[in-house]
Amino acid sequence: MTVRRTVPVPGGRGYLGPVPADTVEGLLGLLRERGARITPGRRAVVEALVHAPGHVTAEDVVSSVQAKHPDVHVSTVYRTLESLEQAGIVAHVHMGHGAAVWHLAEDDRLHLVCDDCGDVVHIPPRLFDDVRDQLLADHGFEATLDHFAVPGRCRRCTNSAPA
Amino acid sequence: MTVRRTVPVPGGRGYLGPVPADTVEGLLGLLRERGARITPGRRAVVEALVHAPGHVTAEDVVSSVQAKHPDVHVSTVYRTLESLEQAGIVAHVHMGHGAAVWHLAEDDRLHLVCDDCGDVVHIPPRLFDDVRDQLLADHGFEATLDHFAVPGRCRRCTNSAPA
DNA sequence: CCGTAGCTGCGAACGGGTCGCAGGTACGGC
DNA sequence: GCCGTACCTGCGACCCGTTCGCAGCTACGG
Repeated sequence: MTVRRTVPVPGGRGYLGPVPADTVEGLLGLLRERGARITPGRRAVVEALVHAPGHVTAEDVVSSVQAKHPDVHVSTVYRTLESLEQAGIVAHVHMGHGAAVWHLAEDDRLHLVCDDCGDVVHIPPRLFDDVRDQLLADHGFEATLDHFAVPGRCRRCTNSAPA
Repeated sequence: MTVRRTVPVPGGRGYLGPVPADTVEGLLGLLRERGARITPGRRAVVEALVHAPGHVTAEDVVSSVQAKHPDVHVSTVYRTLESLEQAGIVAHVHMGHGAAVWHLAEDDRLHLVCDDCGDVVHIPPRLFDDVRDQLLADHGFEATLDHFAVPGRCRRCTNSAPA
């Protein structure tokens, strides 16, 4: 029986271990440390994410993976993303009514999405620190404010067609 | 007929006319003012929402409507909710990965949803006013902060199983 | 009381994701 | 090295919440 090494990942989301955490091998190392097996499919998914231009949907990952490994199945990609998320390596954000987007966990920022033009603006998460503190103080609630994008109207759309 | 307490929302998002905006007839009046027709199905949907205990999913509305009007179809309920939303009478909030929940537009508050126990805490929207102002000032972005619930961990769950 | 635009029921289809299963394979143990 | 097995995979069916196209019905201004 394999002894499953339940090595706790130190830190949390932003953990940068001794291995470079932004290379395919580094990230796979983190996964391996958690007792997971490294398969060609998983490697391909991690490669796709590392080389992706920012956020990608699961479908983007699928097609990017299948470009080189046509027999990696959709469900494998979903399952791999889930494992990677549990390991704190990637995270997903809901941008609105459509599909979620995935990004490397270290890539920590909030998203403003324009309802009109769909444009995405990145902002530093610390803009919401006061609110988070207040929610904690007033309601004992540990808020996760980066899991949903903030919808609204960007400057350009507001100017071009004032409400 | 249950009469909900009217909190007059001056300058708020929803247009509140001279008609009492919290009764079935009042709300239907608002809809009629926008050129829409009042049908038994629509009346039933509005009734369901007025009598609903807070937020309800579209499915809740469907079954509550069908209890009295069994031949009102799901798609009619969805279409009615859409019309009501366009008229500023109701609004929907995404609580997480599941179905959206609907509420009367005047019923304006933010939602904290515990990832562990699913509990919902209501907070006044003005808690986010500073952030909204800052987003507008710094990025020209008019944020809509009440369209997604804020996920996180409630006090009870944090205490009973500290991270 | 009539004409018609706007609603409706219906059922099929959608997008995004999940699941159960049987077979394949990475990797610790020896 | 090779073996055993727990973990991972391909596959396809399925799920949920929601949307759509269509033909027929009906609210309501005239």
